[in-house]
Amino acid sequence: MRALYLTNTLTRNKELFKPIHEGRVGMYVCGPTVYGDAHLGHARPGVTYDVLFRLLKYLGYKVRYVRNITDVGHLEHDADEGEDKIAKKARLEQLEPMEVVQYYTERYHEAMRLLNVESPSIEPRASGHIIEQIEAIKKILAAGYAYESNGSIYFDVRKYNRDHHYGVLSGRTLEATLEGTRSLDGQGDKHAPYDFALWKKAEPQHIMRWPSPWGDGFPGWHLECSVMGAKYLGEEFDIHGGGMDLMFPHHECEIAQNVASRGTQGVHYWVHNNMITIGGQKMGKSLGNFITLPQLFSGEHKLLAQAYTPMTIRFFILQAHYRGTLDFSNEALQAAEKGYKRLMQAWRDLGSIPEESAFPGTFARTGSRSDVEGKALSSEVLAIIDAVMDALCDDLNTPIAIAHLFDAVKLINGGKLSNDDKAALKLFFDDVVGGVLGLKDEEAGASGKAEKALDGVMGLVLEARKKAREEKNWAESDRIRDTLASFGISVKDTKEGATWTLN
RNA sequence: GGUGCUAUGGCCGAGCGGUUAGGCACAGGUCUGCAAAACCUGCUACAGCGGUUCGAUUCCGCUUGGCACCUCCA
Repeated sequence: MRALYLTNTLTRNKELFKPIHEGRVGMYVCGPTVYGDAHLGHARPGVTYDVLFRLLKYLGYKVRYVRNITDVGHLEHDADEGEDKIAKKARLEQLEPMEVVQYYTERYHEAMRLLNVESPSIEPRASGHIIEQIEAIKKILAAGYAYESNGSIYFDVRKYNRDHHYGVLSGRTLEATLEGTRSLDGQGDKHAPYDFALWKKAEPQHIMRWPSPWGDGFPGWHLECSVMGAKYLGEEFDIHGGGMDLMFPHHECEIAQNVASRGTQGVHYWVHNNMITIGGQKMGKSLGNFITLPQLFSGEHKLLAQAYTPMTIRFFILQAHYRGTLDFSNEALQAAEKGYKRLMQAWRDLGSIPEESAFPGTFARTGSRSDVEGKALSSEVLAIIDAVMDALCDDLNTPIAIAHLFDAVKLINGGKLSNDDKAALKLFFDDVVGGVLGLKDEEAGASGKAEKALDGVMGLVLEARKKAREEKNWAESDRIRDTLASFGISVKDTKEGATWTLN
């Protein structure tokens, strides 16, 4: 099995990945809070951890990937009455909270589906794990790291920090945290400003509420991930991913809760993706500078020069390393669109290789080349395959992997590859471009009824044009081409004959 | 104020102590009835100032700028 390296936020180092159980990986990623449409920023973790999920599977691991849906809502800073985001939105739109949740969950799923993000193995909801969360609170109380105050339960950070280090992940000290904590907070029932809620008492007007030993209320927003991660992956598991903005306090609190309730930090590798920026600034709800995914796909936003396809977005994200910020601009998206199309065209051109050249299995996943023995592959092709795999296994370096894939594109377009080389690249593209990077050819041929019909019609049209060209009737030939172009079909004349694509 | 990250050619974006990243754009050429595509060629940058070194864009320090988190946020 190829060695995989991941940057572990816990140590700030690139580490060799070693799963707890040989051959198996447990991975948890913080999913969306479903009170609004997913925006471009949400696509980043969606795609990043999808690639990690796919890569792990490709390398031969059995992976259980858990990505939660936050449907209980987070405490809202400016809502003194403790109303949470989902409830507030519900009130606003005169809907039941779960109606809002249902609506946006489906919208989220649809956006992920379009981005070709695979479904996680388990997608648990916070609202379905209230009982488990209450049990966890009981344990933390029993361990003495929490206190009850006016019907709410808070985590006692100071006490915890005496026995453990609150700040292992974010690299903070309690003093630093204290200095930074805004004093204008309505501290309310908390003993200290840095304490965080495990259970929050529901005021009468609060419509999302559950019974508990401490009265009606709802769980604090850090608890769900601690609880659901442990429930489905065990008290210790391999990988926990999420956005960098969640590192503190969310993930820090998770660790504290894990240690307080079960004596272990629980997570071996913390992986954090960076933000997508717009004009150098983080794209986010609070700044109101975000573009939702449906808007990107339709082009309906004042900042968008055009619509961008889901695969353009995916390619755009993959062209940057996940730990760096990625800046949005129409120019960058347009460049990504062109690059993506060129890569797809080369992949498509590989499609017509002879069947007998097919290779067995997924040969690139192993460190050795045993699977390709007996085939005379050129050193260039072998070098590319190795370089792409090395890049992917080096902390998911997708931009480098793509750079090497473009080397392959050059070879493919050069037209000098042997059949074995082509067959190897075809399999490799299927496995890695399609399987791991999760790119799919949006123009790829006839699948539906309408497409099949169009394919047939285009065959007739191009035949007529071919005849005109043979008669050197350029006027007719160009008329056909221009007419097709006017409704979005481009025709290209190649040595093998004319091809067409939908724009 | 605290903590951390970052500064790359027209744009996006990798990387490394000494060698062409890649994509897009641009210019010239080949091919083609034309166009498109493809191919070839050109465009060679690493904020500023010091230091370490035979040699730094890459390491260290300072300066300046940018960003993130510290409050819900992917």
